[in-house]
Amino acid sequence: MARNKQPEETVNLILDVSFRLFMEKGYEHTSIQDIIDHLGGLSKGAIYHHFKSKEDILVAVTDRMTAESNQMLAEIRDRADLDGKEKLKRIFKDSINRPVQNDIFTIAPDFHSNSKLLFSLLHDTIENVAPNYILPILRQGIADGSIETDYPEQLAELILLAANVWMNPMIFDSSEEESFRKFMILGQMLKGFGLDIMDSEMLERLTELTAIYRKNKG
Amino acid sequence: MARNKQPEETVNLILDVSFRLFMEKGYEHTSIQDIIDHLGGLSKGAIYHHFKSKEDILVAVTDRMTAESNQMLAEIRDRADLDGKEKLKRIFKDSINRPVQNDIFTIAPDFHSNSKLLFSLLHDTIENVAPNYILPILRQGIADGSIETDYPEQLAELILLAANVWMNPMIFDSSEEESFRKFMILGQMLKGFGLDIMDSEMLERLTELTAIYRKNKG
DNA sequence: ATTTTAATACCGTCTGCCGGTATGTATAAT
DNA sequence: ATTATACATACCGGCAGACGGTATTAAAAT
Repeated sequence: MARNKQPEETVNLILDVSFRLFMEKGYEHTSIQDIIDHLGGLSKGAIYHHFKSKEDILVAVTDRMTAESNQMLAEIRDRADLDGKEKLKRIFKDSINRPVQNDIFTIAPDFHSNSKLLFSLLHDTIENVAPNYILPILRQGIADGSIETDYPEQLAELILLAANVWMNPMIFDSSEEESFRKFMILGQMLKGFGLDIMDSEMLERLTELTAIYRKNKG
Repeated sequence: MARNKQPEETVNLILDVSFRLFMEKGYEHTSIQDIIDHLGGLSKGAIYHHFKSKEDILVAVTDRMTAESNQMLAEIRDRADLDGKEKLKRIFKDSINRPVQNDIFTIAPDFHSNSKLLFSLLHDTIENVAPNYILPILRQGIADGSIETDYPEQLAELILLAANVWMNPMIFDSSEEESFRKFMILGQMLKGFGLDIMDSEMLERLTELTAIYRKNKG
């Protein structure tokens, strides 16, 4: 294939194709050759020019996946017009309403054959999202009196684990009914920490999402 | 190697060796040849006679890992002398005190290079342990009045996720201090669900375990 | 008790694929 | 014109698994 004046386009093409294949077949079951075959003429040399290993592609793919979400988190975190508790509530609402969620759900990725991708996301949640986005908000909440806890670092982790991992229908299958119940338990848990931030609007959107995902899977 | 009259011994040998190697080097970085080299004369044919794939060995290994733990859970679940809340407390205590824990920690398995094993355990926790062991206890607790919740299935999952996964230093690195704080948050969460079952004895043992694990990790 | 039959335990080689590398070549940038 | 970059191509060692074969045991038949 002819050399591209904007090599970024080639990088993006590789990432697009890889993302799709990783989602459809799982990282481990996607070979470099598979990726090449969907690249429209590009060769192995192109891939290994832009990425140093297959794992490196995975990292880039997950980074791109989380980038948009992190952007949203940063914006809310840095707002000056909300107290800690309100920010948390906003985050829950926005996470659920992000349109990209629909796109991902449409692909209906199979995390069960994708342990590496899952683990990579899990790790990012604990090592990056919790300390850099949720923790500052909890700290603010402690300072402004809207949140009360002695161990905000750990609370941040636990909340994310429950909300982002446990409630994620891509990771753990859930019927609408089960999603609803998880939501109730999560709400109860948050209330136990003084965080009364769930409302019925969120619940509605959540069950809707679960339905979409299940339809696409079926 | 000579044919074994008790083929079970051969199977166990393969599982012993595989378990050790999976823990030391990770599943993905352990080759069939590695396993053969530690089998003391047995060959590739032997392995593929008893197991249909490398993944099949992994499943058998994890089954054996969880079998002992499940045995303990079943015994406590079926006791007639404890109410629901007391059973839960017993489970926490015993999980932490199981001597096998020390052994596993001594090997210091690296789950970071072992996403497949981790995911397999995660799945087992939600699909097997939660519904078959914790749920019946919660139900009993609801019946005898020692536990109160409308959604015991989901509560079982959430408790296990927090206690077995999040608190597991093999999965998420924790300093002694962090372990302590996780323990406090977990205790607070359980209290929020009316489950006041943590005590200082458990905390001591937990920090001890974390120290052992960290020492072995170097 | 001996032979026959069949099932099982195990051996060792071979194959195709896979991730990764080395090297070559054409084109864009300077 | 020179250099740096974007690719292409040929190749490598290692890998999981398949497979044909052999030796041992157990069961059935004689």
